[in-house]
This record gives sequence, C-alpha cells and structure tokens, in this order.
Amino acid sequence: MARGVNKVILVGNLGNDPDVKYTQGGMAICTLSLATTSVRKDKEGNTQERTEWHRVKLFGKLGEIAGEYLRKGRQVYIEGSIRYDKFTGQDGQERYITEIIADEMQMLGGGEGRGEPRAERAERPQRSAPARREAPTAPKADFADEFADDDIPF
Amino acid sequence: MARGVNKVILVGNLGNDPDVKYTQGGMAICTLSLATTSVRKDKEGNTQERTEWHRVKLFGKLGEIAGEYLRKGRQVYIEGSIRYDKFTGQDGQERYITEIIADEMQMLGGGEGRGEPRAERAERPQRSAPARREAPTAPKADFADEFADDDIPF
Amino acid sequence: MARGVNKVILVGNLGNDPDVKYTQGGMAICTLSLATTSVRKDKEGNTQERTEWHRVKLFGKLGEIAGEYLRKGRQVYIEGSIRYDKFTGQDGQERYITEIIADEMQMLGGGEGRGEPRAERAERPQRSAPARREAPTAPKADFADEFADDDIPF
Amino acid sequence: MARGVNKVILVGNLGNDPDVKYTQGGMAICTLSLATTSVRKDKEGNTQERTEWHRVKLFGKLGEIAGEYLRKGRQVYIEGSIRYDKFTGQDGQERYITEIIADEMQMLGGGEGRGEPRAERAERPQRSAPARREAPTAPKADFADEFADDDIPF
DNA sequence: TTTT
DNA sequence: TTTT
Repeated sequence: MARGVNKVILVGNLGNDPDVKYTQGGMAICTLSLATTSVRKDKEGNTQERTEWHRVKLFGKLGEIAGEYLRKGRQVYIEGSIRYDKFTGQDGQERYITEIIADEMQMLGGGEGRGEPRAERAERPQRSAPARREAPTAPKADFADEFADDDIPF
Repeated sequence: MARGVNKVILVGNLGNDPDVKYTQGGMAICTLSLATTSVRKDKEGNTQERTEWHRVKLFGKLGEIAGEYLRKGRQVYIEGSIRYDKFTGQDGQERYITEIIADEMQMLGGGEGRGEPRAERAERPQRSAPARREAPTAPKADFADEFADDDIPF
Repeated sequence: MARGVNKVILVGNLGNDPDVKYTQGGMAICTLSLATTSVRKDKEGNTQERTEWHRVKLFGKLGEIAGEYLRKGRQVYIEGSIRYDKFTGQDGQERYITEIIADEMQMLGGGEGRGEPRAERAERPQRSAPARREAPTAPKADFADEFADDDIPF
Repeated sequence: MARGVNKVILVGNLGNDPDVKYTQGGMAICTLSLATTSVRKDKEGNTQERTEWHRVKLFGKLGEIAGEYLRKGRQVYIEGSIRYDKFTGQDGQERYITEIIADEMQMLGGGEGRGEPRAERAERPQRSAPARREAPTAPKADFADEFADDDIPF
C-alpha cells in the first residue's frame, strides 16, 4: 500500500485547546499544537533547551475524540506521518507548511481532565455540519471486523 | 482503542521462506523468521555481533502477500506489536513464545524476486480453505474509504 | 553500526516497583514489569481486552534513574530493542526469556511520585557496589560533546 | 534528558546524491532529499499516489558515511527527530524550513553501490576542513564504552 | 503556546 | 536460519 515508510511518534504537551472544524461532508478536522522539548549541555556545560511546536491534524472520529477530551497543557501520544504542503498566500507568495497527520492518539497521565467532554465542543458538529451524511471513521478505528475470524484468538 | 502503546519496528532478512497456513475460516496466517543483527565493540576492541531471530506473524491479506512475494534472504520492514503467549506442550510443560504481530509490511531492496509470486503458494488457499466465506482483510488495508470524504485533499 | 533495525516503543504502566541490582562492576540493572493493554470488539460486539506484560531492562545511569523515580502504577515511555535469551534452568530444562533492552526512558503524566527519589533505593548502590570503579553511563547519555562544535546551532 | 518524544522513522529513496559540507570545526553536515510515497484509492476506486520529500540532515561521522556510500536512488532507513527552523531570506521575508535530524542510518537493499566510496567525496574533508581539531562523532557512535562493563553479556 |  |  505504499513505497516507503513515513512515521512520526510524538509525546508532548498541548500549547492550546484543540481547534476543531468540520468539512462539508461532516468530517471533523482537529488541529493540535504540540510541544516537545529536548535538553542538552553546550560546550560551557550550560543546560540548553529547545522546543519544537508540531502542528498535528486528526481526522474523523479520532479528531472528534481529540476535540472533546484534550485540553491545553494535556500530555498526549501521537503516531502519524509527516506531510509537507505548499500553498499560495493572499499576497501571492508561496508558503510551506509541515503537518503531522495523526492516525493514533493516546491521552497520557490519566486522571485530571479526562472523562468530562467539553459541552460546547460536543455541540459544534450539529451547528457547523448540518449535512453529515455518514459517520466518518478514523484510521484503524474498525479494528473489530478486520479480525472477526472464528479461529484467531485474541 | 487502547491503554498504552506496544509498537515494534523491524528491518531484517528472512532466514527461511515464509510459512503460510489457513484457518478454518480461510484466513491466511503467515509466519516469518526474521534476523536483525547488531554490532558492537567489546573492551578489547574486538567487533562482536549478536543476531536476534524474530518470529513474525501476518494475518489475512497481509499474510497472503507476504507468503507470495517474500523469500528466504529477502530484506523486509515490519511494523507491529509484541505478543507473549503461554501454552502447555505435549509433555505437560508450560512453554512461552514471543511473537511479533505485524500490521504493516514493506519489501525492501526492490528488484530481484519481486513481482513473481510463487505458483505453488498462490494455489494453496483453494486447497486448504474450501469454505472461505469472506475475503479477510489485513489491518489498515481499507485505507480508501476511511478518507473518502469530499473535501479532504490527499 | 548494525545490519537491521530492532526497535520497540512502549507506553504502559508499571505492575510493580522497579527492581534494581548491581553488577560486580557497579553498574545498575533495573528491571521493570510494564503493562500495555489493547482493546477490540469481537464478533458479538463485546469489548475484549488483552494485556501484555513486558520485561524491560535498563542499564547504567538510566537504570539508576528508573530505580529512583519510578514506582508501581506509574506511566512510562520506553524505547529500546527486543532480546531473546535462552538459558538452562536448575532442572536442566531449557528456558526462553524475552526482554526489552531500554535505551530511552520518559516518565509520563507528571505530578505524583516524581521529584522525590526513594531513600532506601538511593542508598543501595553504596552497599551493594563497593568497588564501583567508574561511573557507568547509559546509552545516549553523552549527548553533550557529540555536538560540541562551534558552528552548529541547537 | 528531554521532556517529550520527537521521533521520526523513514524508509525511502534518495532523489539526489548526498550533499556534504563541513563546518569550520571540521564536522560533516550531510543533507539528503528522501522520498516516501504512499498510495490510496479515492472514491472512484482510482489509485492515487502522493510523495513527500524529506530534507534529512546527518552530522559528524554519520554524515561522512552517508556522503561516501549513499547515492541517488538508493533506499535508506533513517531514524531521527523533526526540527522546524525559521530564518530571514535575503529579501527580508521570513521563511520556514522543516528538517529531519538523523541519529541513525541504515543502507537498505544491499548490493549495488555499496562498498565503493566515492573518490571525490572522500577528499573533500581535507580541502574544506583544514583545521579539524578533533574527530567529531555522530550520535550513538560510541556504543562501545557505554557497555564496557565486565559482567554484562552481549 | 505546553510541560518539568 | 538471514544478511553484509
């Protein structure tokens, strides 16, 4: 299904609440800003930090879950792939954007902030996606029937 | 869909031709023996090698493809998860086995030996799986409809 | 440096407090029991869980940090490789063991239990490793001088 | 050593010969252009391809090896991290660049082109890096002494 | 913009 | 049992 491997694994903290939008077809697109920080010592022995801010996109059901349960500051595990996009800005200038397209997400650190979906978030789909024709599914979501075979034990 | 991450990434060479069997339900189960070798220097500065032999299992369509196109010696990329199994041998002794359950496979090194499925392999399903009720699909195979949404560009 | 890739990435919770031992040479060997759980639905639509218990080993400084800061229940990220070992038990039977040799570790979920090393753990090195000739270092620990070059910005 | 995980795994083919430059300090900086292609089917059932071109950087000894042994078309495994950089172009415009900083590299597919370092590449260091004060080492290069402990078997 |  |  592919020629090559393009895999990204991130564990970081959200710099902001997730941003969820819906396509005409009713599919959720959730965008996260995720920080990963690395530390090293320079020649003088001083500790130096550097933070990368990743722009992560989650589609479909995965995006809905992210939009409901994640919040600013939360620690999260993301698995996906890198995608480089090029578009022309309103000033006619070419711009480049790099995004991580998630196909797996895990909320980390349990406890606080989990289990209570945000009310205002939960409503949005109805408002902005009136024409939702079919439940969009996220990658790997239908794990069930892939293995619905009699004789394969878990 | 999970609490935790259990991910394995391997690049290695096959020690043998793949072994393909079929379940009562007609699903392929392909087993590979995959070698990964690491090199280090010991205290005396001598180069030392160590090879791990991984037992890799591929199910469904992925297993069929592996059985047809892979051969002894071939280099392959595998992504999957670790699974520890315990069973009782014929002598009543408990035995343990560790397997890598693949959900992604990539043939590496192109060229030689690719594109020519083995005839004897290709026939086996019919013989050993007469009751094949439905085409079993491998994980991630149905990438297509997951994203079949009007407005999301590739 | 190797012929092949043997990489494992785990996010899970500790089933027990870490077990730390020291070699004759004074190097820490920390063993963790780490659970990763996956969930799927069977044909009847019932949710089924399966937990894998990984035996993780951390050496040197990484093992010391793990032994001091980790505790039962804590969530942790581990990166390493799989190693299959075979040994002969006291009954003369051959036994097999699979271990994850860690070369990266990240404590997840912040908060509770971090920042307060366990007193009894912290002392052990002195007692059991009197002959510690040199500070053993964990893989990747010496990140500093690898990049101590004038002109490479962080 | 870090707060977060920022890991990239790529398997792809080189679009060009590697580009190697040297810092004032004599450290090699090798830049690769690496293609990973993914395939999917659209709603009409047509096969669609999309290729990402990754800009990969390898430093020190790893960069030297890459510069000598890799060539256009060669398949390669890269492990590293994502780095987003921002700089001001000659026109005063801000520009963004995303790079993969490699800390592991494996040539794949054996055979052709391996084992015969390119002559013109091999010379460059002397010419452009006259002041090479010390042999720069790549990440993970000094695997040897990290484990140089009496009692730890391979 | 996050986190420790 | 593979590979370089």
